[in-house]
Amino acid sequence: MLSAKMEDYLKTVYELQCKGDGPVSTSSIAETLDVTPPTATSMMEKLEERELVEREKYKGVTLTTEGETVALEIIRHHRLLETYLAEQLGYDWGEVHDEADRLEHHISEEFERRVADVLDDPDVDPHGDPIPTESLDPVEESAGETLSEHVEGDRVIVQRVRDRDSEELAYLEDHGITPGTQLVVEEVAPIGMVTVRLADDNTVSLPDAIAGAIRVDEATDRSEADSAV
Amino acid sequence: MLSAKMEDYLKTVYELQCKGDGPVSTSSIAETLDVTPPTATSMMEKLEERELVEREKYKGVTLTTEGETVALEIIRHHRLLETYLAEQLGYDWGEVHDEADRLEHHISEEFERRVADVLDDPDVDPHGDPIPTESLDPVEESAGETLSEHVEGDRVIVQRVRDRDSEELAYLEDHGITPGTQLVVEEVAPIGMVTVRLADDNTVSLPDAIAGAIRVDEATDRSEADSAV
DNA sequence: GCTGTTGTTTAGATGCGTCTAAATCAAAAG
DNA sequence: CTTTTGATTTAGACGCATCTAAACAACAGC
Repeated sequence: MLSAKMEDYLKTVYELQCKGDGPVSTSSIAETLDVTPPTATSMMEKLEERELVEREKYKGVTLTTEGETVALEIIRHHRLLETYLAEQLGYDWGEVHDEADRLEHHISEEFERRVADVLDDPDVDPHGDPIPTESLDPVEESAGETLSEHVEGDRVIVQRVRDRDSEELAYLEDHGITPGTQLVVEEVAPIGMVTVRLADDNTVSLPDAIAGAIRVDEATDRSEADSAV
Repeated sequence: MLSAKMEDYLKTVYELQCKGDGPVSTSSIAETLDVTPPTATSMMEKLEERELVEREKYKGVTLTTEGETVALEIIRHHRLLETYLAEQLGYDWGEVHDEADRLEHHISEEFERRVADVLDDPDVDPHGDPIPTESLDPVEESAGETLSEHVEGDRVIVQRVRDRDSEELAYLEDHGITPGTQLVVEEVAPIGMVTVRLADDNTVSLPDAIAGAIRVDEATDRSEADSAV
């Protein structure tokens, strides 16, 4: 049996692996999970013994197929839970993450199945992140470009908001920026800030750190439909 | 912060304390939680340090007020979860216990509140066990007599079924015995078995171990109403 | 091609929850 | 009142997840 901690490490390796390319460094894992590097090293040794990661000393780790499956299982739990909490229990957008982060390790297959049933097998969670299917096929995590890569005048639709901070998410929601929102890039300021205009003509300014967490697709020229909030 | 294990021990002490009277023995705790007696002893020492139990060496432990509050909090979580799983996620009667036993340690106050809201603050869980209120006032756990204390001809209404085994519970549900069911005691056999007759005139025989887990109230003479299943 | 910096791993310690084996207490039986 | 029996506690160990301090590898700069 796998401990909740092991699951956490596997999930983290998966996420870091999706972001960068090549093996995942000890320090990035340690930083993400808020532990010291030696702690991460020793956990990676354990996961290597169980053949959930491959490790090259002083280089980093990569998930094995089996390790990836475990990670996807946890991510499926996480995203299903987030969706359930938001849709069925009235949680706000920003509140779902922490609750899901704890519960994801403790629900049964039965629970997973029933939640997926009630939600009618959703494809994405409230942040717009794709939910792995029951068969746990790899999911492509990095579709689209981030908002901060765009230039003035670009017309885009928010796809995903990859942020965990619940205050920041609450702010975005308050200002009408959620998956599905249509935006026009108004200004890209040289001080590390992007200003966007919404369908209701209000503008919102976002520091690069936030804009970089917002993934968007280019909007089709016509600005009809699909700007639901 | 209290670990999930500590919460489990406190819940167990509470439940054993409700059953018997006087201090709770080390061995009864160990047996309930399926650990060895030394393990239970050492945990009781830790809980004593935290002033959650009072301990008299070689005698046993009693919950302090604070310990009881923690236990009631966990029991509230457990029974709310059981109710939620049954009512909102379509779990069968017998399936809810194990799931709730894991989740009870990992839900937030927020989650508890929202679940209670959705369920409209229920008084009892699917087994008929009372759910502690949000203010965690002690709850009287042992109302009514057990079915096995009754004699032939007694007319009773099932109040609570204090059993954890999911197969046994499924059997009872199949045969129409759930909280609220009205029964007539048909026969009390000297081999440790009780036979009861249901509203639909079917009879069911139950060994004493099961009958002793079924708590009942005497039915009012008229056999109308209240026999809903 | 050495050297110094940066990041990684080893070594050794801690607290938790658990175990087995041995010692000790308490209460029942003689 | 002593002895026996059964439960309880002490002693000592282990695996997990974590830490700090120290040793070590890799690579970039000179």
